[in-house]
Amino acid sequence: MKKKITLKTIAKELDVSVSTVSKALKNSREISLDTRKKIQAFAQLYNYRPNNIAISLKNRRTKNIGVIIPDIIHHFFTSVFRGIEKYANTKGYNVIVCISDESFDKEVINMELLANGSIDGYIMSLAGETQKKGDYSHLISVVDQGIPLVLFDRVTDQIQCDKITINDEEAGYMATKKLIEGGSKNIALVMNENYLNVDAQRAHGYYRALQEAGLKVDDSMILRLPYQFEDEEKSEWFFKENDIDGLLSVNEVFAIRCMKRLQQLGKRIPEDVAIIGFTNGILSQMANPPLTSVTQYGQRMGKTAAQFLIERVESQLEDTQMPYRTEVIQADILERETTR
Amino acid sequence: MKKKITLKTIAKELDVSVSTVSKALKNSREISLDTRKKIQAFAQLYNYRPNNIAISLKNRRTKNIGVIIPDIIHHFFTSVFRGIEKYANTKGYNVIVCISDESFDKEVINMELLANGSIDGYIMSLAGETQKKGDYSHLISVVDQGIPLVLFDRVTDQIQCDKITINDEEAGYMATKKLIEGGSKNIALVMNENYLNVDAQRAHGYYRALQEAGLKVDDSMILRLPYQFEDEEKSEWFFKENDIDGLLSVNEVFAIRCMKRLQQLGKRIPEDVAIIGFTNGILSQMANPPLTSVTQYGQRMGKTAAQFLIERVESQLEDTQMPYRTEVIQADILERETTR
DNA sequence: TAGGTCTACGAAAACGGTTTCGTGTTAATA
DNA sequence: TATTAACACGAAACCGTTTTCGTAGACCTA
Repeated sequence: MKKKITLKTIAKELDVSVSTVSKALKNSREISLDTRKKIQAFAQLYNYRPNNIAISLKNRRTKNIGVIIPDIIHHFFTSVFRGIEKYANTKGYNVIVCISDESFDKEVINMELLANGSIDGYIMSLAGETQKKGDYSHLISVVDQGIPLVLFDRVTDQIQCDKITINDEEAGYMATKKLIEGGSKNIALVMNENYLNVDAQRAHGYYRALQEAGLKVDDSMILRLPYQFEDEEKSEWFFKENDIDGLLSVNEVFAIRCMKRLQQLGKRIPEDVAIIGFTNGILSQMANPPLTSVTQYGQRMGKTAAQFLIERVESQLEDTQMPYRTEVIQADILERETTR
Repeated sequence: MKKKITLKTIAKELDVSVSTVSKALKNSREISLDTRKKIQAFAQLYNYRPNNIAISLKNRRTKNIGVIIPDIIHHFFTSVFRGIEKYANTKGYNVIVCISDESFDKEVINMELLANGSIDGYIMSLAGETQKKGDYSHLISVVDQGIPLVLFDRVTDQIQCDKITINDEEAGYMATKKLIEGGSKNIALVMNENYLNVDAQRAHGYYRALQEAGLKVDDSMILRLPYQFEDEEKSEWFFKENDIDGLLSVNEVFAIRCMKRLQQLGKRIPEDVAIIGFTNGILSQMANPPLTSVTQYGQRMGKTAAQFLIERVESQLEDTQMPYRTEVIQADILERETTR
């Protein structure tokens, strides 16, 4: 087992000072070419790698990004994550991931875990519980300390920071309109039973489209489900009770689950019931029939988030002031086989 | 914007030395109760948090785990990751994730990125290219440096380290046997076109079951696909050419894609073709019909991997020698509706 | 009263780098 | 020949902790 080699080792071995070694390895002209060559050769030979932690301590930056997301089962979050990771890596940053599990407490704990200098900034999407509770003190505290924060998807205007969202209201509107244009009149909306700002936005769009088409807006047409969809009875009851011919879901998991249930009840998709779900993930692609869906461009979202964060981190070094930005990524509807 | 508060700040403010502050905050009996109380109160008031980086430097350990996985679209990897993350967090460790994208070069770069002291150890599943190439020098180098490494799923016996696998050969055997018992005689095997040790193992099991049942083993019954399944023609041709009544796939994505293709060709599942896939993920659950699959217990795998790694990391501190362990997690077959 | 033992704290080294500043030697200039 | 500039390097401070060791003063004991 090889011991780790440090500047000190090299210095001792080559009988020069640590500062000389450091400068030589940075190819500083302050050191004679001879000495530089010698030191560089030695370092190469012994495969010297500067200790990142020491550099982090010195520079007071880690080149680590903290990502906190509610879950990793929804394709949307994994694709955003992928976008972040890809971009960050090209910039020499690493990504530390924590999963809040939709829980307020875990979100707080995870932020704490990362707060002590382990990361240069956060990229987050709020936990459901946090949005429900409306308690953002942990975020405020972070922003107060001057730690950069980028919020995506599940954002809040209680916090001043960079944000990336999609045009949820409009997407909800467009999707609903598409269902209406396909001839649907009784359109159900499936959303999370716990409050999420994105769901609320999408619901707005849904309402607007219905009203515009002169269709009745009825709260009984809304099915609210728990994150994991464990509540089988609720949906069973809902679909028996309501005679729907269209369905809009705020995510693809709900959409597919509902589609299966409808199929079990003998409904044909899309002839009897047309369906659109948010998130164009593998589930939507692989579904039978393939699901028409609102593509959220998760990877692009992640990339933009990472870009915003890194720009802000690096702007801090130069002490330049940057205004907070909000980018809205336009969602599209990708038509497949569950709409008419 | 609040400035970060350090031991030095507190020391200056309270007119004591840094060492006194440090000890007082650890509630050392070396410091008088009065002083302790005073310092603790002050720290509390200003919300002092020790700088993790400094502690890492001092302790020469970061409490970070590096995870390198080939992709994040297969449910198997995300579930292993989730297992790692969950367990690691309970032990106060953070997880840094890199994705190798099945590429040798990216795997090497990612390892380098993490090697410089950012992490205490690695948990990895090898990239396809790495297994194909058979070049493990980057891993050997890491092990040589004494950095703990745990390999899961895609392992190799070229490297001496802790390993977690499933009983791939046996699982392949059992799955094939189940298909045979269901009456299938012409059973296709779908695997990655690039060499993967897990695929090879599963194929062994498949052969063994066929031979045992006296069925002919024919290489033309094997469909080899690229990771992303972009090669639509190949599978189309395969299913037109071969009249199969059973199919075993090394992952759920291939399984579902093949099922869709077979359905398009008018085959009924499972009446005409019975299907079993590896990985019991959401895709399998949501498929239509739901896929019978080999459950790999990804979360448990991740948890065990994290446990092995953390145990080894912490054993290093006490200089105790630990033998390398290999844990084989028994895979089960979960019967759903694609088998008879 | 000299010597010993606590108590309560501080100085300093250490972790592994970077960077500023100072200095001895040599060479160039007045 | 005296002055100065350039060169090549080293000492030391610093990032924020932890930890070992040293010690001043109070108190106790023979």
